[in-house]
Amino acid sequence: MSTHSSICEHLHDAQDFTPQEVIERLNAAKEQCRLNGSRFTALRQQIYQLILEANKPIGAYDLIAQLQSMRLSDTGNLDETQEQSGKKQTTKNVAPPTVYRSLEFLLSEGLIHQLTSINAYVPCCHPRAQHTAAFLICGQCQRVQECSSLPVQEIMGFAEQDVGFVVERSVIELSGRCQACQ
Amino acid sequence: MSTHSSICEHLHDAQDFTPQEVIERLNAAKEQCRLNGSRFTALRQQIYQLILEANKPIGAYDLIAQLQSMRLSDTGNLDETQEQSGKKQTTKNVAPPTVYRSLEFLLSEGLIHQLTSINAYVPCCHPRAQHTAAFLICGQCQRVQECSSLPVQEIMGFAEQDVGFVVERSVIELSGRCQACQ
DNA sequence: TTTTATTATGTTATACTATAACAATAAAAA
DNA sequence: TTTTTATTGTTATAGTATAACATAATAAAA
Repeated sequence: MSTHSSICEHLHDAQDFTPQEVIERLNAAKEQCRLNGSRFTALRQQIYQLILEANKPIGAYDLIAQLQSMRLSDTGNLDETQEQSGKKQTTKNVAPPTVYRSLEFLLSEGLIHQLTSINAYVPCCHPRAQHTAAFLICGQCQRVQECSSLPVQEIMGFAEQDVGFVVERSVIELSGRCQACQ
Repeated sequence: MSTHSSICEHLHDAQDFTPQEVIERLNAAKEQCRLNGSRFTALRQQIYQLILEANKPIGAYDLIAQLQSMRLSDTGNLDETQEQSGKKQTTKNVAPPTVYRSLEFLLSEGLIHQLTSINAYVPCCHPRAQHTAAFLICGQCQRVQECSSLPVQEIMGFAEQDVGFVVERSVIELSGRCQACQ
């Protein structure tokens, strides 16, 4: 057996938020931003909500598509071009920078994590603190577990103490099959 | 102090091979491929050599550019178009799949590692065994250290034993400043 | 050896991910 | 209000990677 049984409290699913929990997260994020003087704009909130509700890692271009369709269905506010040509286009397209900038903001606030190895994003399990974490990514059910405890600290400690390497950014992502999927 | 002092023997620079060492690596690779029945073709050897000689992580499109110029200077075998137009083009361009397929081969042979977080490739320090490893990537001097010892095993052990997660692929990359660059 | 099958490479096109640069807008500060 | 700052929109493009099919080279079988 392993010596890490006690740290399972630091292991969390990065999805399956209930509607109620989503609301709580959004409110907590709003409050956090208010406290540190940053602006939790409508766009940022929308994107954070999409990530919370995705229940799996979601990519930037998926977010773009979803935002797009939200804006379409929102008002039915289509321009002349559409009426004339019949094409499903509005005057307001969502371009990549729009989403990437909000992602950057959410990352800087510690509200989400980036999964570099699969180019996708998940909510942070402990938005209160900005921490390094490891991620277990199941290729079957798409679920992600976030682990911010011992094993990660050990690797960081090894780098900093044994090698004298100052870590600025860490990417620790293990892909495979979760217990439920075996 | 840390408890990992003894594992510095498992920490290696992923670069600074002397010309002699490059030759040795190439020969070892050739022998390894011969033994397991795979083909160490001229293209694969060229690409492996470029990675060995790069002395820093090298990207796929850098490899393409270098291969391109190698083929240009090789024979001076330019086609009519160039003579007529004066453009520096040959009939043989190096397209991405050419390089990506060889990279895939070298990865499968365990001869190189992919650094997912920076989209680049480095030689493997211990080509004899296919292993998971962590990488310390210095943003200043571009040097990469490969670590295949305790801390990595602990994280893997945690995933597999405590969480029941079967790891198929691992990305463990720490970016920052190496000791020499502080 | 010649034929056949397999593997590797060439080639074209395109998908996917991300950012630069500048314009317009909205919010906060003076 | 005016000025300043921060955010978002917009266009264009850079950077990374793969699909699909054609050709060539090597290995295996006849």
